[in-house]
Formats: sequence, structure tokens, C-alpha cells
Amino acid sequence: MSDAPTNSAGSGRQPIWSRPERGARGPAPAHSRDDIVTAAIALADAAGLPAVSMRALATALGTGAGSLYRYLSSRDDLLDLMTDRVVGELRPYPEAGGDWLDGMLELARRQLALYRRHPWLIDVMHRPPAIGPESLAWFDACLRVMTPVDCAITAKFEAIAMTTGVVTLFARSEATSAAVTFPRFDVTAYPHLAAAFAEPQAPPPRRDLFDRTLRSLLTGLLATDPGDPTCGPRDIRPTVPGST
Amino acid sequence: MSDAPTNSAGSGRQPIWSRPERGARGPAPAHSRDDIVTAAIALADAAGLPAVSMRALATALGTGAGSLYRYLSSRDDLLDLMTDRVVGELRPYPEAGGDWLDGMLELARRQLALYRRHPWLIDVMHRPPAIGPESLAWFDACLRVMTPVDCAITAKFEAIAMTTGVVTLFARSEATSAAVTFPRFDVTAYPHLAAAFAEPQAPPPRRDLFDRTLRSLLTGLLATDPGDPTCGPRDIRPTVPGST
DNA sequence: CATAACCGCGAACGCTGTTTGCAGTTTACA
DNA sequence: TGTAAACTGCAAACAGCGTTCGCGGTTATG
Repeated sequence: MSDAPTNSAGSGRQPIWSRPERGARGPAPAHSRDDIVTAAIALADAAGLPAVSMRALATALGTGAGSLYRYLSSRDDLLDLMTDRVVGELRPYPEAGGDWLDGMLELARRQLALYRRHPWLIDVMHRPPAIGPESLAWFDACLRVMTPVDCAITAKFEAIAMTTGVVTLFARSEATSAAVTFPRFDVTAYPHLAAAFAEPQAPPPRRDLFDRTLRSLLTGLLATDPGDPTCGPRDIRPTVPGST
Repeated sequence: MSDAPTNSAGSGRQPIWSRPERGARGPAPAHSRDDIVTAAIALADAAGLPAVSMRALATALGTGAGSLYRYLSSRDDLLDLMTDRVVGELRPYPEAGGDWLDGMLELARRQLALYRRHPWLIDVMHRPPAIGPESLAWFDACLRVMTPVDCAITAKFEAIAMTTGVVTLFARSEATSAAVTFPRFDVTAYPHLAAAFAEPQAPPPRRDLFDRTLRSLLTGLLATDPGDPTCGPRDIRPTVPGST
């Protein structure tokens, strides 16, 4: 557990979405990619990602572990498919036209809800992401929401990356909040920490930390540097979705 | 790989730092905790975290895999020790007195440098952190730097958590930047993405993304406490074309 | 001195992802 | 139509992992 991340692209093979689901010669496969992914997601939702072993998945499908390699070239392929499948749950995406910051916040909130619905996503996301069609659609939706923002595309990509990153931070923080227990140390060596714990317990934490964090981040990344031509607000240029 | 994170505290045992390094009865141990941790870090620095298997580590120490369990109750203990050891490399910590934002940025930069020096830290950090003495010292340093900020302690803890989280985001982004390759899809289904790729390649990405991100984040998180002028502007919402 | 505790060691357990060879089935092509 | 290639399912096996267990030898305590 918790070792170096890998994904299917790391092994030099092309992603699973560009491989045919079945050959044209032999008998019809007993299962489909969708069936396998559905069963795997059910297992992960029920008992976490470690429960999705090739043997357990095969058992759930009523077959053997080795047979799964007729459909997947590796377990990473399976995780890629699972990820892209649940990313599809983020649909339908909001239309362009509203405030871009509210739009991005809505997308981020939906993403956080997805992490809550499928906590194993937090574990999967450790690996370099394998971008499937649904992930591309989500990217596209982000760019559409940010259409009114007139800055370099790289800045928008940065904003997307940081947004999803912050979402994962919150998701992980929520998932492990109960496990963060400070050990009983000799706190005299840490005066500020001791003072912090000595203070009267603060009121319940602000509930809008998620929104505030993302608002600060996005405005800072996309709108705070008017002197820099590569980022920040410029002239209003009417943009049409889909136009180059 | 990339499965559910665990740490030594998860198994209900007390952290390794509160367990005696050796008993008082038998022969002197052939190795020390520090030796083992040093060897493990050397292995991880050289070949990544997967290279730090109990067998490989034992071989590097000239012993057997099972013998390591005289010193560690699990591999998670080893990872905890490794983490806390390298966190010690963040010392010496800056004195209080300067601008707290600059101080936090300096701490964050040092943390990022640590991730670059020990890339396996990115993989280790997936697990809920086991807080050792060096981690506590780092926490204390953060609180000391933020002393002039007059807000609730919970807000400072939030700021620390988000800061280290953003650092890990950047570290992971740097470590896997070469692996992020978009697949050759039919981009016609993703008009905004296609438009983004059709645009002339943007100039090299801004170098100060790290600083800008953290400045936006920290000011946004800590400057919202009413009645505190030292925390900076309260309304950082800029004027962006397209936003209502 | 005896006893309990500790150390190093090697073999083994259960688990993982993955590979391989075999038998049976379906399709494509000559 | 016949044959060969390609494909499927399956069980066994491989290599690796973290971890446990029982063994003899060593050390400190009562």
C-alpha cells in the first residue's frame, strides 16, 4: 500500500479506450467491459479499493482471476475505467453564461460530492491520471465555464489543476479527519503548539472553508495580476463556444 | 499499488516514538533505529519507495526480512520514521518577527525543496500522517511565524493544512509532469478543449505560480477575520469581465 | 545459578498482480 | 467447404509482497 503511483500509460501501452473491446474472431465474451467496471465499482463502494483485487473481482463475476486479463491488460486499466466511469456522474454540466467563478465553484462542489460518494477515488487519484472520454468532457466543461475569463489557456489549465487538487485535499481531509490524533508528547519543546492547545477551544470551524479557499485561489490565479499580459483581465472579447 | 492508505496509528497501536528502542534483557541489537531509517531513506532516494521492501531493506542491512520486526512493528512504522527524519531537514526554522506571509512562503518553499530532494515523500504522504517530533517542530514553527496574525487557531491550522496540501500538489505535479499526455481522441466532441489546443502555444508558464497560489490562499484564508487590519485586504474579489 | 526476556535467523503463511499452456469455439479466407 | 488463425475461458503456477512463528543462542535480573 501507498507505494509509487503508476497508471496504464506508464507501461508504454496505449490507453484502454483506444483498444477494441473484443476481437472479431473468437466466441462472444461472457462479460463486457461495462459489466466488469460496474462490478468493480460496486466492490470499491462497499469495501474500499483494497477489496477490488483481481481475484475478488473475478469471484464477483463468477470467473477466475486470469480470465480478467482477456478484458484488461492490467489492474491499472481497471482503475482507469472505474475513474472515468464515475467522472461521468458529474454530468450534466452547467451552461456557460453565468458568473465563471460561481460556475467553477459549482463544478468543484460536484467533484467533492463525487469524492464523498466514492471514497476510493481519493486513493485512485494518487496515480497520474489516465484521461478518458468523461474526464475530457469535464475538462471541456471547465473551459466552457471559464470562457468569459480572458487570459492565457495555460493559466486556465493551471486553475483547473489547482481546483481539482484542492478538492482532493478537502476530500482526503474529510475522509481521514477522525484519524488525525496528536500524540501525547512533551509539548514543552513546542511552545506555540502548547499555547494553541491551551487556548479556549475555538468556535466550530467556518463552514464555508471550501468556498473561501477556492474563491481565493481562482481569483488569485486568474485575475490578480493586471500588469502581466499572460494572465489577468484584459479587454472584453466576445467569445463563442466552439469557435477557434 | 495505490491502494487505501494506512498508517501505524490505524492499527490501534501507539506510535513508534513512544516505544522503547530496545529491551533491557537480551543481547545488544545489531542495528539501531537510526541505522535502519538511514538505510531505508538511501534506498528510497535511489530507487523510489517500492524499492524499500522489507526484504530489500534487510538485504541492505545484511540481515533477514523477519529480523526487521525486532525493530519495527510494521512497514508503516518504517515509513513514519523515514518521514519524520526527513522533515527534520526543514530546520533551522525562521525566527518570528518578519512578515508572516513571507515566513509561510519560505516554509512552503523549503517543504517543496524537501519533496524534490526526496520524491518518495509524495507517495508516503498519501497516508494519514503519523506525527512525530520533527513534524511537531515544523507545526510549531508555522504557528510561530503566524503569531502576528490575530485570528482563531483553527483558522491557522486550516492555513497550515492547506499550505502543505498545496505544496504536495505542486510536488506531485512536478514529479508527473512528463506523464500527463492527452490521448488522441476525437476532439470534435470537446469544442472548448479543441479550441484551447488550436490556439497558438502560450509562452512558457509563469514561474511564480507557486508563490501566487499560496499568497492568494493564505490571504484569503486568514484575512477574513473581521476587525483585523494586519491580515490584509478583506475583499479580494477583482473586477473581471464577464462576471456579474 | 535459574529463569525470563530478548536477539538473529530461516522457513513458512496468505495475499497480491500477472503469465502461461491447454482445450474449446468462432470467424475469415482460400 | 475446409482449414487455419484468432479468440475465449480456465486452472495452475510464478514472483513478489508484508508478516508470523519457532528455533537456538545470548544477556540481564532475582
